[in-house]
Order: sequence, then structure tokens, then C-alpha cells
Amino acid sequence: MATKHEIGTRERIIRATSRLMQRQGYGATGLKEISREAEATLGSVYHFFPGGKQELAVEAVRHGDREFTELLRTVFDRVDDPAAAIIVCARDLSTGLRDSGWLDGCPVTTTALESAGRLPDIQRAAEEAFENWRGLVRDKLRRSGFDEDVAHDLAHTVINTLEGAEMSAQVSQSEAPLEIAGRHLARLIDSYR
Amino acid sequence: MATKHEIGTRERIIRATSRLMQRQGYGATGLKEISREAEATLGSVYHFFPGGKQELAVEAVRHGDREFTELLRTVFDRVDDPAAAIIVCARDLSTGLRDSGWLDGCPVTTTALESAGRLPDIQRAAEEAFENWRGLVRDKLRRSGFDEDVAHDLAHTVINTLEGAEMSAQVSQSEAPLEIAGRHLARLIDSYR
DNA sequence: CATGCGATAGAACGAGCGCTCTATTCACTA
DNA sequence: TAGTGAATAGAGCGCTCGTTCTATCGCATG
Repeated sequence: MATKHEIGTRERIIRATSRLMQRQGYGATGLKEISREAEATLGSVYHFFPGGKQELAVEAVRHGDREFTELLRTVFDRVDDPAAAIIVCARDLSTGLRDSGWLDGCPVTTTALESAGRLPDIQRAAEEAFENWRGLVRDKLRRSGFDEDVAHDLAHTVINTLEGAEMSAQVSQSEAPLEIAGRHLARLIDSYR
Repeated sequence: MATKHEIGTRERIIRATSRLMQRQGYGATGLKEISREAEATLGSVYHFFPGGKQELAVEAVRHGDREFTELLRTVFDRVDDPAAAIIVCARDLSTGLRDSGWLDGCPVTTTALESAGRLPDIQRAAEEAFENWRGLVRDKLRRSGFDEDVAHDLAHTVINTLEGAEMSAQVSQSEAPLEIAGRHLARLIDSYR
């Protein structure tokens, strides 16, 4: 298989873990399923991730963090106005979700909720992801002239509303929640100008 | 045990399932764990829920639906202004979450995300829960004089933002996300008057 | 060619899973 | 009092889980 040697076993394992846990959560994802999906053996999995399933989940969450960070950066670079940029983000999430057959929601949320209060390492990784995303939004708003306090609070609600809307969109298999969320967030941002 | 005969085995099993799945998700919750927590035997569990784990999860989600519905109804009855009512809801969620040691988040979200696209019965129950909650918010707004379209869209974002903020609050173990969400949602609602 | 080591390979372990099954208890009616 | 069916009880089924372990492979360096 071509991808096997171009990407590397370790990275392939992380990607498989991320996608599987994104779709079915931490508990329902088995290590043998991961090794099968990644076209690696169980030995390789434990060779690269001696911490086992938990270490694997942490890396998967960080991978999801990087993915969404990249989406935010790309949109923020291309769209100057922050309110307009958020609408684009919402639409990107919406189409991505629909194109996956409503299977691939936020790669962090599912695992985060399952691990909250029980698996500290995974929870911390998820917390860092949300922090990073909020930081990107806050900086974008700051660069557009918003006050520090306003930008800080708006960043919270932008990320949280997108998260909630994506979850809702996935469960109801509809693009409406994210479309509405984009419009409302833009209106909220504009109300602080 | 007093509660054993006052509540009834069936209801006790549903409550145990709901709380366990709320905290650790569908996959990580075992039937023996449920029967232990509910002070019932495995035989009783299958007697009342012959559909097994999936039927149990559906009932647990519906139980969570009723819980949040009751919270919304109570607050909406007591607080006339819809924007003020949403702030109260956000604070109630926040204190409830903190008082549980950041363990008891939304009783529907975790199970819903795990089952999306894989376990249709559970997904449908979760979808109905969100629909019910949106309906309550929409009616509240309608009764306060908002247009049908505006109320419909606002109901989406109110529920989704509260959901996202509660998830964020749980993961970061902080009351800030829900406090900010309440303020922003009130501002958004007021902007349509 | 020989040595060493990261990487691959998968058998095997104990534990726990969802679920089935039979046996027993209990309250109530014929 | 005998009979009936709901409810309780838990042993045991086949299976998969996360993890451990030993054996082998590929390949760079001596």
C-alpha cells in the first residue's frame, strides 16, 4: 500500500485512532480495530505508544486539535472581517459534516466528554485544544480592533456555539444548526463594534 | 433500602443508566455496573428492558430529556423575560455542574455523540430531546412577541450554545463558559426586539 | 558477513462484555 | 389452598477487550 510508506506507521496509527474515536468514541474503539484500520499490527501500536489506549487517545485529541487549528488559520488568513470569517467556518464545518455522511463531527468532543473527570490526561489534552482554538479567535478579534475583554468573551462563545451547533447538526443530520449559528455569531460580534 | 420500594425497580434502573451514561458514555457503561448501581439484578434488567443495552440507552436519553425539560419549564414559568430566563438557565446548569464535581454534564450529549450514525434508535431519541428543548424556547420567545422565524432560529442557537458551553465548562472545570454564554445569548435575544 | 536495534508480527492471558437461560420467590386470584 | 405469572436471582455462554510476551524481520554499521 502506497500510503503505508509515505506517511509512516506512527502517523497512520494516530490518524486511524482519531477518526475512529471521532466517530464512535473512546470506549467503543478497540486497539485491534485501530491496528486493522491503520494497517499496522498490535505490536507496532504498543511499540510507538507504550502508554496504551490512553496515550493513543491523547495523541488522537491533539491530532484533532491540529486539524481544527489549521481550518481556523486558513479561514482567518483568507477572510479579513472576523464576523464574515466565522460564517465561513460554520459553513466549512457544515459541508464537511454532511460530506462524511454526518459521521465526522468534532474530533475532540466525543472523547472529551467520555473522559471528563475519569481520564485526566485525555481531559487535559481536550482542554488545551479548546484553549488553543479560543486563542486563535481572540487574536483575530484583537487584530480587528476589539477590546481584550470583549474579544476574550466572544472567543468563548464563538467556539462553544460552533461546538454545540456541530453536535446538533450531527444528531439531527441537518445543516440548519450551523448555518444559523454562523449568522447569530456574526450578529453578536457586530453588536460590539 | 427505602428507595428500593418507593421508586420501583424499573425507574431505578433507568436513573442509574442515565447517570452512568451521562458520566462515562454508552460504550464504557456495562449492564452489570448498571444493575449494581440500581440495586437490581441482571435478571430484572432484562425483564424490564428485553431490548438490552440499546433499549436501556434510549430510556436513559428520554429520562435526560425530561430532566432538562423540567428545568426549562420551571425557569420559564418563574422568569417572565426570555433573555433573563436564559441567563438563569445558564447559571442553573453551571452550579449543577460544579456541585457534581464537574461530572454530570448534559445527560444526552455524550450518549448522542457516541451513537450518531451507528445506533439509530438512540440517535433518534437524542434528536427528539433537542427538538423538545428548542420547542420550549421557541414558544417562550413567541409568547414574548418575537416573530416565528426569529424565535425558531434563536431557539436553535440558545440550545446549541448552552450545550456547547456546558461541554466546555465540564472539560475546563470552569463556570466561565456558561456565565459568558448566558450574557451573550441575552444580548443576542435583545438585539431582535 | 556479523552485530545490533528499531520495527513488525501475532499468539496468549485474565478479565469483563452483552446476553441467555433456568430456578426461585412473591403477591394475588380462582 | 392451589395455581399463575410477574419479578428476582445469578450462573454460564461465546466473545472481545487491553495488555504482555516472545519471535522474527529489515537494514545500517563494524
